[in-house]
Amino acid sequence: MSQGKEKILQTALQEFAEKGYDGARIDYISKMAGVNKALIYYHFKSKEELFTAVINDLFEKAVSVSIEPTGTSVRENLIQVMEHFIDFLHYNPYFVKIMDQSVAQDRDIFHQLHHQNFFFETVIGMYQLGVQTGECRKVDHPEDFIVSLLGAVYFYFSHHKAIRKFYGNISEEEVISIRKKTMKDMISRLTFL
Amino acid sequence: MSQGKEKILQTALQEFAEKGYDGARIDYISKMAGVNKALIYYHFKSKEELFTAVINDLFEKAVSVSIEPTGTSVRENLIQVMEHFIDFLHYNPYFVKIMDQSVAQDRDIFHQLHHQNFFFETVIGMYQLGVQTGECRKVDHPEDFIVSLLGAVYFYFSHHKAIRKFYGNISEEEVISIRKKTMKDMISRLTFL
DNA sequence: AAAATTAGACTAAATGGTTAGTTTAATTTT
DNA sequence: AAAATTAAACTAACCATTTAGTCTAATTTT
Repeated sequence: MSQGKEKILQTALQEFAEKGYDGARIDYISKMAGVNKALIYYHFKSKEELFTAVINDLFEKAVSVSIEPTGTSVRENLIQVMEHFIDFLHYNPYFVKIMDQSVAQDRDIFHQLHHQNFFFETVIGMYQLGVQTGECRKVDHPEDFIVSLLGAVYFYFSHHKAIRKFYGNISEEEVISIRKKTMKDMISRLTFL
Repeated sequence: MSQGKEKILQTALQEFAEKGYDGARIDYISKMAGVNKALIYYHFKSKEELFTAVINDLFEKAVSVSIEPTGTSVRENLIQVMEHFIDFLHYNPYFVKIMDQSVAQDRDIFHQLHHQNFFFETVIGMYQLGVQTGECRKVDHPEDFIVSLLGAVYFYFSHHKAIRKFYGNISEEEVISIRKKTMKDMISRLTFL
């Protein structure tokens, strides 16, 4: 990939994440990327196509953060997945922002949905396995249980600006560590028989 | 309030919720509201002011859903608050959408933040009271615990479109009832000593 | 090896549609 | 009478997209 194209994608990710599709400006992207506006249209045939390219690029990287837990029990695996999820959201703020923008505006990002579904289904399946083996407490609606847990993780990141103040003046790393501990604790308590 | 103004606010809420600030079109609002565009500028001096008015209007209604729990224990009160929160989000989909749009785009809605903070602080305080009276389990970071619970509630609504499929072909009322049960269960298990 | 050609990366400037916001004068509602 | 509302034309700015061309390094032809 040419240097210009790479820079464009990188800058466009930022712009789309911060301003949303409608708020994003091609002019601004070209200026920030230090390339001519026409170069964007040389590489991508429209704003929409640029957006799609940005998303695909982003999810390609996201997929590489695989969910192959290595624990010796379902409970441990669930905890591991949540911790990975927390780390991923922590290190990829643009991911969260793009997701928020897309969700808010019903933009269907086929790729996103595909991977998203896979992720949800995997985690739900993981828990159901634990119930089958008798390791985890049986719940009436595993899907609702997992949605709740994932929501508990996600919310902090998506509403970061509004929520952060409640944690006081500590470093972000400390908050992340607290978040992990809380989630671990919750999962333990909620899955034991 | 004049009938036209009311209709404008109502229609603008929909438009802003669905399209976001940048995506929303004044022409479209006037057309949908069945009023002349000039009337919008007669009542509001700019798009920005219209948006602010919409938000204020929305939060005024939101506040009226007070959080004055009537249970006989902190645990019961927490459960009640969460159930009210679930109902509120269920019956006010535009609220969720506007919040999502605003969060995604760092639009500072002073009023929103004010009420939001109050809500968070109230619930956190509620739990801390339970710890003090020895009724609830002591946790290292009550704020993180409450954020997790609120996130668990909120997520379903904000990501409704992506998540709903995992619940199968049941009515929305049934899902809401399942959600309430799951949250009640979670709160019970997590707060007991 | 020199000359001709190509292909890809890139640019400056124009085009044209869209959209927030205005204006004015008239009409209707309270 | 005052407040609310309409109609329709207008403008100024913004912004996605196009056009027509340059530059450069590699490849092919002579």
